Amino acid sequence: MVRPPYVDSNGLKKGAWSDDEDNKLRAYVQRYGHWNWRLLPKYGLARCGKSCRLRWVNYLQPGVKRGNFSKEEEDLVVKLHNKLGNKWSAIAASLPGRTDNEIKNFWHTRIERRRNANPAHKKVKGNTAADKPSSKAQVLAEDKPSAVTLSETLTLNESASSNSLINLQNSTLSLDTNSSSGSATESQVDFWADTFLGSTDYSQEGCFQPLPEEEFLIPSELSSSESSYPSAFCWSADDDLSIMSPNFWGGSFVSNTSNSESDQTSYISPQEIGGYYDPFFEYFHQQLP
DNA sequence: AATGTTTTCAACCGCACAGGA
DNA sequence: ATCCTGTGCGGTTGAAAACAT
Repeated sequence: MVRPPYVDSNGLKKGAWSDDEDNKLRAYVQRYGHWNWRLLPKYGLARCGKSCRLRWVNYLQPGVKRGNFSKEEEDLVVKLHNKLGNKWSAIAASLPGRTDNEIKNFWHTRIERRRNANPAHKKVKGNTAADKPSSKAQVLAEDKPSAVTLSETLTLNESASSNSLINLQNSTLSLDTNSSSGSATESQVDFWADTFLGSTDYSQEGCFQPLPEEEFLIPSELSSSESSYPSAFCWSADDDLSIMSPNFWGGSFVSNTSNSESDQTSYISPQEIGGYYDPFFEYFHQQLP
């Protein structure tokens, strides 16, 4: 159900992603984090940064849920949409594992369709969040979601509404942890903030398995300034320890990085790789099929 | 079985915003 | 203050899958 792959006028590939591209993207993100999508083309992945980000966020990211929405999730989407309007990313923040794109699709293909099919729940023009102005300028001008009664939307699913699992409190929504069908801890997880750190659970089926940490060791001969390693990078034992830290590769390069070749204390970062030897880059290519 | 129609959802596009130069 | 670049968001598209005739 996706566009067939093609190459645009800039030589960037578009359309459906291949397994090889997915592997490259996974490897890149796990190696360097996701702080600069535009560097991907340097890694043999001829995709624009936006495309890479979208693919990662909506599909490859560990923990992304796929499949049908549960009753609880559906109710939560409805409630949040009533409250927030088409703020899909904000809605997604309250549904662990669901992406804004998926929720948006879910809303348009299921909820709206069901409403339209059932005259009893037909929208009153201008009275639902879905009828809100689409442009951000208009949204800002009005600055509040239009109201819709709870009963109007919840009667979409009588059983769900009578056994509501949703708590609304100060804009923070969560699934009722006493629910027999809901997950007790799921709602407590800050999915989007917890995604790329060392604590990420990669054990789920289908998730990319990180390579063993020992594979990431800088070869000792490259730690010497006499080696072919660029003299700008004078690796120390501390550097090796830092780079082996569980959070390093999964985290960002906000600190301890520099664009400056003369910065003797800089770690390797994707910014600095162009034209230089990058053992990780070499390893990365060796591992790919 | 063949054909037409509808549904689904991954991916694209344009815009707005933030931050740095 | 202005421009540039990168990122994130929401709306839309379009082809495959599912369903109906």
